[in-house]
Amino acid sequence: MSKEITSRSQDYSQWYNDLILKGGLADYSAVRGCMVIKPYGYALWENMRDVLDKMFKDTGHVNAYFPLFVPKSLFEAEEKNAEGFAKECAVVTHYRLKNDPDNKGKLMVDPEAKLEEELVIRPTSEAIIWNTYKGWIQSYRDLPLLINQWANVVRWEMRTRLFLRTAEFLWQEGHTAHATKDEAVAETKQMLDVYAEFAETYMAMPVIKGVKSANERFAGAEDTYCIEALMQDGKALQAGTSHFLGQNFAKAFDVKFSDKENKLDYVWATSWGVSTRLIGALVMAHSDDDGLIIPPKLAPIQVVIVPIFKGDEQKAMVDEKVNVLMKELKATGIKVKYDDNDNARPGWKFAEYELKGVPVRIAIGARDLQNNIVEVARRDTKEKKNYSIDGLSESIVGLLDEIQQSIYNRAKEFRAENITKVDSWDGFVKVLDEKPGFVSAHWDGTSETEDKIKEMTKATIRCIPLNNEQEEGKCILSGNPSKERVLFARAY
RNA sequence: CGGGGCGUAGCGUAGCCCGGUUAUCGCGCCUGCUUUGGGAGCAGGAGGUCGCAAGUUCGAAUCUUGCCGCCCCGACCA
Repeated sequence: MSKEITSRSQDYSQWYNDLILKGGLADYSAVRGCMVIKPYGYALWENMRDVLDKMFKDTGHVNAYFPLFVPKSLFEAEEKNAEGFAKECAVVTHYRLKNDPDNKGKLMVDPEAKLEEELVIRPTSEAIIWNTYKGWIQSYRDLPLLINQWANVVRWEMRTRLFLRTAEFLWQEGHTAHATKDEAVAETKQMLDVYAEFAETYMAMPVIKGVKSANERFAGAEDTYCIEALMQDGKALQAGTSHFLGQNFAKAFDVKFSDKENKLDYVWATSWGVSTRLIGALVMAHSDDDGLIIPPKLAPIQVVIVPIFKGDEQKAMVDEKVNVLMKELKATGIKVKYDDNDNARPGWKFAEYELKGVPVRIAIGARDLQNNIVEVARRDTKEKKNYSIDGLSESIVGLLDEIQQSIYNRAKEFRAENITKVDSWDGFVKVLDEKPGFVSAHWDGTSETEDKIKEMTKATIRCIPLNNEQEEGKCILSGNPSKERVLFARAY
């Protein structure tokens, strides 16, 4: 957290973009608003995906895949959902190009190849999935239906930001169908817990579980649950959502089932998702001015070994020892890379792996071999220590755990320092302007008040925390009675 | 779509206000030697539609007009 907190968000944008570009996670692309995820960034995503996928399967879910295209008539079936996403849909209208007779060597859209019905490129898949579920669900014996898909979606946002908001992004979306409301609500909350555990245990990023106000609710949902994280510039970031959809989609797509008493009823639904936005969250939660800091549990490279040598003879000696160490480290499951690339000098490599956020760096040279030690540098604190070569792998396993814990604690302390209770309008405005983070305040529960607050301060209600302490109070804006505090913040 | 900034070699830039030889500098790249414990040194070398188009001018990177693109801020949003 060496980056000084500043109200000038432009500095932060620059900082953030540099971290991603120099860290080798992603690149700008030829398509406006889209990005290229580079191999290192994709490896990070794969690690996240693998962990999440296992968590989904452990909770009884299976993967499937549904089409990218949604016929417009299906898309518009659930009105609120359609309305909510209409402004940001990419639409396919034609299926063929042809040579442009007036412009040699150029192609044009063939007007004869106009689709009878436009295809919406999914901004989310509820429509196509529920249209499919209709054919899969007849009886209570078909329930619950617990399906997840890993996919790309397109939301044609006006302004984009690497990882945090791109026109196309990768995500997973779970879509479940249940016989009872209680079961669906339980599923919604269960998946929220899965996300929270992933964020805290793997991303080392503390999150607040809560429920969204009506204004911030997913279009078409009865309730939207979320995990909210705090970034180092003091802005909040929604890191994952889990929606209780009620019977809205079942009704829109006519998905009914017979229960044990042979009564016909609409099924109850949930949907939940996290995206490559999590990578943006990771970057903004932990990095410093020297580059990324990737938590060991998700790092594509957990340990990098840099050899230091003069001449082939020394190189051979170092190689020999490193080969042994590599075997030991790999045997404990550590993802280790030996960078003996001759083209880059050690100092270059040190800086490079710091930019990439590799948690632990080991430097080993002839001098160390004589003393039976290596130099171990940890990325999070930049602390360097000599470790004995004997039992090195055990030491490193311990160190990786310590780093994981340490960056989590650091982020948690930062958050604790930046949740401020406020009981007056003046105080609210002052804290928002002068102090980063969440503001905990009373709210009268109305959308009107929330809208006014947003208009005046740009702050929104991030969530109403689950298991919130009940406390009598007065709304900071309207003065009307309130039973609990909610969390406000400016957000990404 | 509004406001601001920018576009000169692979990257980052100077020059532009006040037009004038062969377009500046750094990084990177190539060759050679020396180096290697925190982004190496020396020597030599290659690399340019100055975003695009039109205009003004004897002459345009520089002035004028139009267009395109990118970044940042706002509206939108995960």
